[in-house]
Amino acid sequence: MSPRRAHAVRGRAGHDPGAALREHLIDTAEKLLAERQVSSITTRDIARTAGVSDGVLYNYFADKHELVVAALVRRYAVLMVRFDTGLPAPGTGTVEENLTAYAVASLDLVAETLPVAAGLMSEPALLHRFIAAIHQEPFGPHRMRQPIADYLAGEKRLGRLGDVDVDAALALVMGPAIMLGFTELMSGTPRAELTEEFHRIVHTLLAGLLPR
Amino acid sequence: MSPRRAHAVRGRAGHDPGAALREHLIDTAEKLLAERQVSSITTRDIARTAGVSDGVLYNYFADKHELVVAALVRRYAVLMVRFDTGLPAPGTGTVEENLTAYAVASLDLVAETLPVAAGLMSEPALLHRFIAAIHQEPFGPHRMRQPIADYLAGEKRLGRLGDVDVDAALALVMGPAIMLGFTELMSGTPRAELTEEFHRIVHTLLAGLLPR
Amino acid sequence: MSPRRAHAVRGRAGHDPGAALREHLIDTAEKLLAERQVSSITTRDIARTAGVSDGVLYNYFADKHELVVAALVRRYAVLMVRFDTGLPAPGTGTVEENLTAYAVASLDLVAETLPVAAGLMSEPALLHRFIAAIHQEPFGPHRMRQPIADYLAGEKRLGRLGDVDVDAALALVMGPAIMLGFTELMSGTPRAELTEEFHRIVHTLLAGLLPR
Amino acid sequence: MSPRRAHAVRGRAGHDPGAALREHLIDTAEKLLAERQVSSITTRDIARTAGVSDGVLYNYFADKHELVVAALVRRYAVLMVRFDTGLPAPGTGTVEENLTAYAVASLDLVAETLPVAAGLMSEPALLHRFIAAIHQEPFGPHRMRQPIADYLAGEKRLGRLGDVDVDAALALVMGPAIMLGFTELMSGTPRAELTEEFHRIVHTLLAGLLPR
DNA sequence: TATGAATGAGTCTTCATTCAT
DNA sequence: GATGAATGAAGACTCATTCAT
Repeated sequence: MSPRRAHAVRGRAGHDPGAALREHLIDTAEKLLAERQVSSITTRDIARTAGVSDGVLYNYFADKHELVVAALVRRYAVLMVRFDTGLPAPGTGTVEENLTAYAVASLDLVAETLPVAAGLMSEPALLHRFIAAIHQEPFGPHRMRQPIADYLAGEKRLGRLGDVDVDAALALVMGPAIMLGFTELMSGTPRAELTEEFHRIVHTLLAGLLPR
Repeated sequence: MSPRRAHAVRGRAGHDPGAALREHLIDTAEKLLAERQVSSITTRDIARTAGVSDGVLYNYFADKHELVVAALVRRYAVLMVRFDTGLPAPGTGTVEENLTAYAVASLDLVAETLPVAAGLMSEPALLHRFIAAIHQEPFGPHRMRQPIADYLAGEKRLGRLGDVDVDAALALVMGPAIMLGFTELMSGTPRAELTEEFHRIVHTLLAGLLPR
Repeated sequence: MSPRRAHAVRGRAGHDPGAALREHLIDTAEKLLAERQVSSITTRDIARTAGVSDGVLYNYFADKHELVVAALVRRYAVLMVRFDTGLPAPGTGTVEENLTAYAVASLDLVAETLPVAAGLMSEPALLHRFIAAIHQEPFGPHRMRQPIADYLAGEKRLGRLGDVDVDAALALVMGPAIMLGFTELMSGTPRAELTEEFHRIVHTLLAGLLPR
Repeated sequence: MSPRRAHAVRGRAGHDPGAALREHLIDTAEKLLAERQVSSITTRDIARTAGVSDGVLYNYFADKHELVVAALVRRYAVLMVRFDTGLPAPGTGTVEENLTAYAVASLDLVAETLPVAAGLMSEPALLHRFIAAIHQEPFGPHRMRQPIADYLAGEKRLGRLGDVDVDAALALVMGPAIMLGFTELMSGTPRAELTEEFHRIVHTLLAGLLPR
């Protein structure tokens, strides 16, 4: 009655057997994405790694890009959830510690996001499809900004921050994280050292550059 | 009887005729690099644009990567020179205007650098070679940091800035520039709007986030 | 100085060595066209048969279709020249013998043209390109009609034919040839038998169907 | 308990339930054949259009060709029936009008048959199977000739035609129809224009080409 | 040394056919 | 018998690299 299932997903749990391989393919692509550059991943790689035949992917996706974008979106979603998990709320601890935590979380995110984002830029067609896909989902690029913006606004309301421009402050917290993410990526600076640096950056930001 | 010179470099001055073609190839690759993604540039594109034959490049470079890296290095050097040309010296104008100028210059640099850097990241082999090459030359990545660091140290000495951690301050100036450079690239925000934003960012940075 | 030549065309005469392989490829494609259906010919077949590598064809033709069209055009040109070679002139021999000769020549042409034309119809894209190509060359589809039309007009002027509608008469000579060409193709009727049939057809046509 | 029937043929009358699906598949293939080139029709197209699963066809046919040939035969049969419906009988109207009617009917037939025939020629294996199949059925290619031959013989008996060779006359009526069918197909000449041409052709044929 | 044609591995994609359910 | 997902052998085309001239 039902058609056979691919070897690779035999015994895999799931009420919707039809979608099992689809998921398996996305999982596989996502895994490869974590290991190497988008542009270096071939449909054959995905099939081989997934343990299925070359052609199956076209049973679930219109073309290679569609599969890759699905994997990209999933990866992005996972990272987003991880990003704002465990971030401190306004009014707790000290502002300095908290902002450092936000910056470190941003760095983590950037470190994992950047290689993929970079790879994406080399493939305009893929990039456009990804952006379109991500705007449909409930997480656009502001998904990443919102938690920090909310935190900053909260502390401002509580009086633990001055009457600052929240957008500007946000750029001052995330900007350095992106910059150091780049540094880490290109030169291999160890993470611990970077975290240390964030303390000094946040400290400097809070006090401002002007002489007292 | 000296060996034949390629059409494209006939009449080109230079004591070492062989090197003339080498330079010409690098120039050409650099030009193409400014126009499109690294990954989309073929050896044939370079040869055709340079007006030489497909095969010559292998007389001067071990492979395509070596030529591309040479072009990348040159491009990087040019951008670096442009970057610190016309930047304000410590003690002139106002600190706020000056830092905004530094941030805008960083943005310009980032805007031109990022696409190439992104393309580079898609090709790990290329990236590694580029990093190795750039560390040999007199300009490492600190080539970009030095002018800002110098400016900040200068103003500090003059007392127009507080007793700040220069490295941290530097990250707070360049970080947002990199971040907005990304934004511009991915979403196409107009430059004017971004410049305006820098004013608010620098203003916020100077005053600090803490309540007075 | 000159680049190497493909193994397959070594020692082949020709002042323009660059075009040698191009010609060789067209020749090969033409040969294959004579043996089997257009649609069954792959780029690999052509390369293998030509004794060259898979990719060369793209050094001379934009794509597979361009090569196939070139072969088609050449084949068509050859057949056209053969067609009107040795056809009788108005006023010579008898009209009946002459028209039979024209009809037989048409049959020959049709027999060699039809399979290709049929194959072409299955590939609209190819067909359009072929038609476009053939209209540029000095032989459109009327290349085939003109000799017969001229002959008919000539005999009419000489008074050996009545005051007939030349276009209609032309259809009455070529139409049966096409029809019998079809028959031959689909059922394998021997040529000799068909030739015999033409005599009866032409005789009938000259006399007309009406009772005297 | 009888085996399950495909969704698409539920409720379809028929004593042999198994054969119902077989018929349904042939019908579907026939419909697709009327719409596009044989070579462009995939087994999936047929299955989807038929509303059944991809694999069933192999329960009723050895392979795709067998199904297609069955559809081809059926289509051929339908066209044959339509062809000799409404054709004038000997002795009615005028011979000229009648022969024009026969020629126009032939043209219609050719116009619908030719694309399929052409497609068939591109696939020799298919063609051979089709010819074999059609010779088994009560309609060989003479199915198409018979009505015209009968008409001509009838008029001849009535004295409205001379003592002509019926086979030859037949070729002179059908030949031009085939030729113009080709023309229509390849160059898109409007049907009306062609019909007009048939009048002239038949007129010329009746009178003969010789001077009176 | 310069030329540029030749090479051929590798890319994405299609589709007839099989077969576990 | 019916299902439809899985299979895998093609197919057209690209491009870094080689090498006879």
